[in-house]
Amino acid sequence: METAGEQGNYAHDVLAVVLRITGSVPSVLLWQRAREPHAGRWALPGGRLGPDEDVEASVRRHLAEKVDLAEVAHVEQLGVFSDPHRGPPPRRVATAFLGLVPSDADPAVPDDTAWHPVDALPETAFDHGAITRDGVDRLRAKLSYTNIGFALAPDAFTVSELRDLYAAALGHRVSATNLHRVLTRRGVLVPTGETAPPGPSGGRPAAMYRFSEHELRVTDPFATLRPPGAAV
Amino acid sequence: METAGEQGNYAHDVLAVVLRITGSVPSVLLWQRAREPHAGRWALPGGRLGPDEDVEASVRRHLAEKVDLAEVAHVEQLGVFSDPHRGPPPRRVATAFLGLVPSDADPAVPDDTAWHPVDALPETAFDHGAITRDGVDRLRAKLSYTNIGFALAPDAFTVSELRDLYAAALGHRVSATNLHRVLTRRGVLVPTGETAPPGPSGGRPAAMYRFSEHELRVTDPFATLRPPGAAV
DNA sequence: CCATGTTTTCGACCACGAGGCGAAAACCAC
DNA sequence: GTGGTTTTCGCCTCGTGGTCGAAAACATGG
Repeated sequence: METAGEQGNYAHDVLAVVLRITGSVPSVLLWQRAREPHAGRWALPGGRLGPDEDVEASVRRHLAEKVDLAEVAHVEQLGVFSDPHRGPPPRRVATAFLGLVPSDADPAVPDDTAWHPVDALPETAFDHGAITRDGVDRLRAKLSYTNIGFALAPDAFTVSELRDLYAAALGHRVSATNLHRVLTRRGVLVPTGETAPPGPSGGRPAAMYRFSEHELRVTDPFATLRPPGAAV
Repeated sequence: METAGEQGNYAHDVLAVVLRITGSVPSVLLWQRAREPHAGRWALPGGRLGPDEDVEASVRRHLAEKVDLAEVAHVEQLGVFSDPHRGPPPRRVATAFLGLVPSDADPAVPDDTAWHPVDALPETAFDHGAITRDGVDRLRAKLSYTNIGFALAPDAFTVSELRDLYAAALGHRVSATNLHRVLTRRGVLVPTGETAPPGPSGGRPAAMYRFSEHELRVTDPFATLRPPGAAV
């Protein structure tokens, strides 16, 4: 009853919600299907899980066919989508990932592939629209209590630029004062010493910053109910 | 290249890390394998994903073979485990879930199944030890910023009893004063009006409480970087 | 019945993180 | 220099949570 290639085996796909913010607009990377099913609709990058890779390696491999992997600054698992009717037969199970590309990167993409603002998605294939919304929600939540902004921002940036990135991703205005204070107090933001020249209308030159780490880190004190005597 | 039953299809399993706290000790539900591979080792409940169910329905179905599903107060997805060498061939991909059973429930279990303290796991099958640790970590994290305690506690309880549950799950002492204030201020704890009789050595009778909701809810203000003018 | 011990509950205090606001700093253009 | 612009920083307030100790409400023993 455990022989391969029999009832109870399913194709396993990996999918990536790759997000990027340009000009205060968050966009997702989609490609347009040429063949049925759902020809003409837009789908998330991804593909079949291979025999010698885990799902994360697989999603990176498939992603490399659409964008330069070096431009994807962060990848994390979103979850499994397994509704038996999420697509036409034969049944497919998919593991979805979230990928983030810094705003200054502009990777070349194939002809069938393009960035689409997440607030104005085209007609999407299968359940890829819902998966995209899950990815956006995940990003929004993690901006608050992790340093995940490193994956959206250029290597060096001003507080105002970072404020615009956060505001676009969160969907509401963000105070530069507060953002600067919160992130520096957490130690995730460090000044480079450089300053950016002011715009054409003048203004004080902005100090440049960079993220102290480029690995995801959770802000500890988001955990309330700490052990006694914990030095916060 | 998309024909069924071919290279690229894998058996998909669902697994459940079912946790329960009794006598200040968190335990996980495991069953002892009778057959190879890994005969004699202890495994998480679960089984094959069926053709007409999604992974959550599947894990509930398989769980029903080990415990009374009515006793499982909460189920959520943990993630996908897909290392090609996580078990002997043929390859299997698994979606893991976290399940929680209230401390006053004592569901009947089959002969091959038993609760094991998570701090003293027996020899586990495949990667089930690591998955169990992931489940425990998830519970610990969510205790802080959600009302997930509803799934660990009896329907009505005193603050001291709840304190002991939290302390056991978190692995450190918890102040009853603080726990009471935090949870009531969040509105997740409401008094029933009843009081529990004091113990044999006397003491003020404790007020009984219950969780206001039995659905998972995230505590809003754990999200820092709020929108401007947000009434917290 | 009163003194003592035990457990729960509640208020007071403090520290800290974060939002709001306005002043000061540092630039441009005229 | 003067006015306009943008950034930065200090100060204030508020809410949350940790700590502590007193008060409440019971039991037991003399």
